[in-house]
Amino acid sequence: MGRRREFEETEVLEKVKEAFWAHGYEGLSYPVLMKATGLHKASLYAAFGDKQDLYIQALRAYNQMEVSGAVQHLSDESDMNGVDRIQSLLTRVIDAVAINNDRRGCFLCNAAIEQAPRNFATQKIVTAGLERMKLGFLKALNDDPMTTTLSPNTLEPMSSTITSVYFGMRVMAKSGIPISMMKEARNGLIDQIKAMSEASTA
Amino acid sequence: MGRRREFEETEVLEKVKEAFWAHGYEGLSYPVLMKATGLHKASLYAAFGDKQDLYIQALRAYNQMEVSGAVQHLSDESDMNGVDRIQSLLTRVIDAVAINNDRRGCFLCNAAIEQAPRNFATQKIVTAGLERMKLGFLKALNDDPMTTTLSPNTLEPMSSTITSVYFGMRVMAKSGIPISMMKEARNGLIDQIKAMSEASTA
DNA sequence: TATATTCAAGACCGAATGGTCAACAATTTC
DNA sequence: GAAATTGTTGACCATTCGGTCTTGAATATA
Repeated sequence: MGRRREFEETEVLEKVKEAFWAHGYEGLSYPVLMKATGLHKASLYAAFGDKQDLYIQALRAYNQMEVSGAVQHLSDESDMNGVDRIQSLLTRVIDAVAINNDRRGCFLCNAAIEQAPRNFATQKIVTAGLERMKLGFLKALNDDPMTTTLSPNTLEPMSSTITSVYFGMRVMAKSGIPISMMKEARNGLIDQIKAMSEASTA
Repeated sequence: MGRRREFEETEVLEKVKEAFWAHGYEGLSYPVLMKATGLHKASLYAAFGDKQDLYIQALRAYNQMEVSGAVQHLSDESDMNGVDRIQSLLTRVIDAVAINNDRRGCFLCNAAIEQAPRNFATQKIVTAGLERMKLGFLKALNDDPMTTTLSPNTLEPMSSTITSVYFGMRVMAKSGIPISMMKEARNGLIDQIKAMSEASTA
């Protein structure tokens, strides 16, 4: 039945994801995209559709890889307590900048600002990702012996606040702010969570 | 000495600011920009330089208008206590979406993601704006009788955390997330601040 | 091996991009 | 009022954009 593809869709999509993540939607042109994937744009078009389609699929790949990874980290009870998992996730974000000088930030967050307001499919993926992150934080809080005693009326807003801090730190990462401020944001949040649980036990 | 300008620089820059704020850097083309300002692009070029220069000046205008406004709100001791000022600032952000359906977010935040990584002048303005916001929050905390008793070692990280929540909420605003999550993020933060001060007095 | 079918990619497309320029209009100064 | 100087703007520029198409290579099936 004719010639076979010389590439694997998932592998290429991975590279596309990296490219959009680093350059944004409008910032990524086909010449760059072709170099990143090693494919001709006509091949990309045949396999994935137009640039918008490609972006959506890349964002979905990010959602499945990175966001799921973060949520999984927050849910993994084997090593750390819930709050410690939250802390270590934020530390990951800081280290991405501090150690690897990775200022790509969060693809979801970038998409929220660049594309969500003018593309409904993007908006849906982004809001779903945000929601998943929040549920991840909530799960971590529910798991931790320190915070599990707090009422749902407390934990629910708390998980939203943590989500907000998380995305705020992702913005900071791109802004070029000193690392110290990101560390402060993390430490302040953790202290506040601890204060909340102490206040309830008192 | 020849003909005079038919426009006021500051007025035009105001309109340019609105346009970049709403459309982003790459998303704003000269045709749109000309319509928004009522000026020909050659006139814009003569008065402000190229598109990059124009963007920088628009961002500076935002910094002077909006960011200063927010900082001033945080510093104004006449009506509310510091923490209440923080709360009302966050409420403003929520209302911009909830009431006016304003999903432009924060120009500073948009610039952080769109332009800061690839334009040093932008990066400087953005980081300076973030820093100013943080100092505004810190001032509000220092003013409030409830939180002023906390040590600087507590208030410093706390103000960074608040800044992070603030920018996180700005991302949420653009993402199209339900308003309820933004309100939760605000309420959770305020509760946490209160818990911190209660914990210290105990 | 012949044929059908799919893939790959250079060449090409119209449209839009940011930026420039030349001609004209408006006002100042002398 | 004349001359000099500046602002305005339609026309123009090369470049790049996303997207398409045609040609030839590759490989399946028969």
